[in-house]
Amino acid sequence: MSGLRERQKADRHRRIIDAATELFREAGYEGAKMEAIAAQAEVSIGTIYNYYQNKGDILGAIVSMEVNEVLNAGRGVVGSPPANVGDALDTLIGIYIEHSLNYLSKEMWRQAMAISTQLPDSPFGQAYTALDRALTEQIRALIQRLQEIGLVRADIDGPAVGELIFNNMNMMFIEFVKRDEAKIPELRAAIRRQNRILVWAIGL
Amino acid sequence: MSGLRERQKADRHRRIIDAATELFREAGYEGAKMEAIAAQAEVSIGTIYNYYQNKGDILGAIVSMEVNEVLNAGRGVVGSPPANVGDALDTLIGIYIEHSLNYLSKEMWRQAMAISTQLPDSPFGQAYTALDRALTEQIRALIQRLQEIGLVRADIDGPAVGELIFNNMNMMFIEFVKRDEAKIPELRAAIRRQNRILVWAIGL
DNA sequence: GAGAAAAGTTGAACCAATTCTAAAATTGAG
DNA sequence: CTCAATTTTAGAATTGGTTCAACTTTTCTC
Repeated sequence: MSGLRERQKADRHRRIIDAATELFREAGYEGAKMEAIAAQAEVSIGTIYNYYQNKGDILGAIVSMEVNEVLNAGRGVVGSPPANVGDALDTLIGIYIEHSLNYLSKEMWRQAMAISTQLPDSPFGQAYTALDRALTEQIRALIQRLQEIGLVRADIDGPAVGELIFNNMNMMFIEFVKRDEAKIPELRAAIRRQNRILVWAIGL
Repeated sequence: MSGLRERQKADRHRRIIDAATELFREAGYEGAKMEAIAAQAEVSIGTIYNYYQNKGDILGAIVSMEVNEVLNAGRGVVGSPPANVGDALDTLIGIYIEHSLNYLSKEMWRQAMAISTQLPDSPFGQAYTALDRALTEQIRALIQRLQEIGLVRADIDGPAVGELIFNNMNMMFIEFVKRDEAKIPELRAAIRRQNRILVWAIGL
């Protein structure tokens, strides 16, 4: 293993992702022509299609990195959550939202979301659904943790509440990336307001 | 007014929409080539672009009809809602969901949603956002009505709860159209389960 | 280390949406 | 009725993502 070919392969993967990331941010997803990505990555167009099924999958690879980082950051909160329900939720959601524009511009998010609904069975479509599910699971895990600690009533339907919170947050995030002028603090405040009723209902 | 030209214009609009609706359902959005739509509508490609900015806007016109019908149907429920909170919500949401596949196949919904996130500033993108807002308003109106009747506590944040319920339903609907094998009864049951906690929290 | 097989690369050709252009049809004014 | 303005039409040209058949490079075998 790890012969020349392996190394070249890994190197080309990296070059393509790097080139695409830069061009997507500079020129936007549509503005970044495959030809330009190929040129920047010093690779032919055909080669890109050997590594990714289509343009969307390149974006998909970038999105996956971003979301996995977010999931990782979230683990800390689930492990030792703030000592009241509202803050715990707000902290986890805050991590998701604050990290979200690290690598991806709003325009890239829009494209990624669009592709994932347009082609739910493509590699990226499936990966995106899996990432959504992972985020939902993390919120559910937080709620379960809060139940164990005794901050959340044991008799509520934790999984359903977790979905409810994730779905609402996700939809709010979609609206957020659709409007370039929307700001993160307003988004967080709106979600906090929506969650308030739930926090009140499930807290002890 | 209403000269030959006016009538021809209206007629062409209708022919284009009819042709597109049929072909979108038969061949899918991507499968329906502009050439085929033009031929079926007995119109040239150039003419279609004279009436709609792009292929997505044709789909947009169809979606608008569907959602407006749904909004209309919803008015009845808001006007005289069932006599308990859970049923009231379930009835309104049921109307939305049951009507949703009247004209539009799941594939058409996927495309419509994708386009609306991809191009939020296009005519269709803005129209779609407005439709979402109208649906949110209708749910809020229902909650307000229930507050007036005395079925929902007067001291809860009605608008926030309305958004929460709409956003969750919408996200569930998005997941529903992404999976061809997903069934309406399961969707409704899942949403009912998620709403249960809210119904319990806001009811008297 | 030579030759064959396997794996990967290349870019020209293809396809469908969109744009553009010039000709034809329709209308309203005089 | 006739002419100028406006709209519609047809279809050729453009564009950019994707495919594919021929070529290279790497690896394996002896």
